[in-house]
Amino acid sequence: MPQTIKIATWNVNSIRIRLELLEKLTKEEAPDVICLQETKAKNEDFPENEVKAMGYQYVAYNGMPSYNGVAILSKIPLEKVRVQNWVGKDDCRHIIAEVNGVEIHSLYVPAGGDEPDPVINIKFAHKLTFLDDISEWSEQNKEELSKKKMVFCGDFNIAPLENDVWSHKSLLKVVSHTPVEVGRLNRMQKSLDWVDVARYYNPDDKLYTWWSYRSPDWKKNNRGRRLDHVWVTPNMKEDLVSFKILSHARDWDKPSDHVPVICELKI
DNA sequence: ATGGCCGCCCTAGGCGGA
Repeated sequence: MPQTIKIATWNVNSIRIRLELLEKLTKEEAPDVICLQETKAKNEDFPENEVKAMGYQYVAYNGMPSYNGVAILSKIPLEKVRVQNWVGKDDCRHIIAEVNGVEIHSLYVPAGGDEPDPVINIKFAHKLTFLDDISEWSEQNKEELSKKKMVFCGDFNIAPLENDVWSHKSLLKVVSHTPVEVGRLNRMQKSLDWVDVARYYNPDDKLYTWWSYRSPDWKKNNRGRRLDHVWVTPNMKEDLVSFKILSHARDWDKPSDHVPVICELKI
């Protein structure tokens, strides 16, 4: 009999500095599984004991000094843990594990720098090729992959829809919302017919998961973007139970600039 | 129109974030 489990995904912007808030999340929401991005800690510095003390006995992580880093924390056994690299870079952006036979992905897509031009900005070029790499792999292995149940979540660093940003017009040339990136994200989504869970439940409202640190009052201006996503394979549509964005976490003391996103599903 | 703030690392200014 399938059980309803709660999965959270959160770009913590440093696991070590955010430990207290991670604990707050675990007490408020008690997720069964937590996907983290931007842990910013090499593996020997990952606070494994602290995380286990919060009730997450099963922990998978892959980090490097200073940048990137992903993890999956779980109360349910993690199986078949593996690290995935894209565009030939070993840069700690993707970790995968199975929970009750469902494949859970924690993904951190490159931010892409300032200039939305792959010719003059190598970081933007990296972002595009990173997404293309995933799409090509998915397209080539679609038949095999379509048999699996998968949850694909993390900081995709792209707000694809007009109602995923505070101003579509103002952000058309700003990295995270440019048509060229959105095209790449759409290709990736189409490659396995991923269901965008946030929009499955709420197609119309403005939804954000990130607010800049630079805004003096994030709530007043509310200039957010929906950069963090939970996608599920179409064979999991009937398994979906709920979805929410923990916006109030942006008001926590010493917050991440991203807030946790939470999805319940039957697995 | 611009810059605003964070966190990291060979502890300090530069890099990356988005």
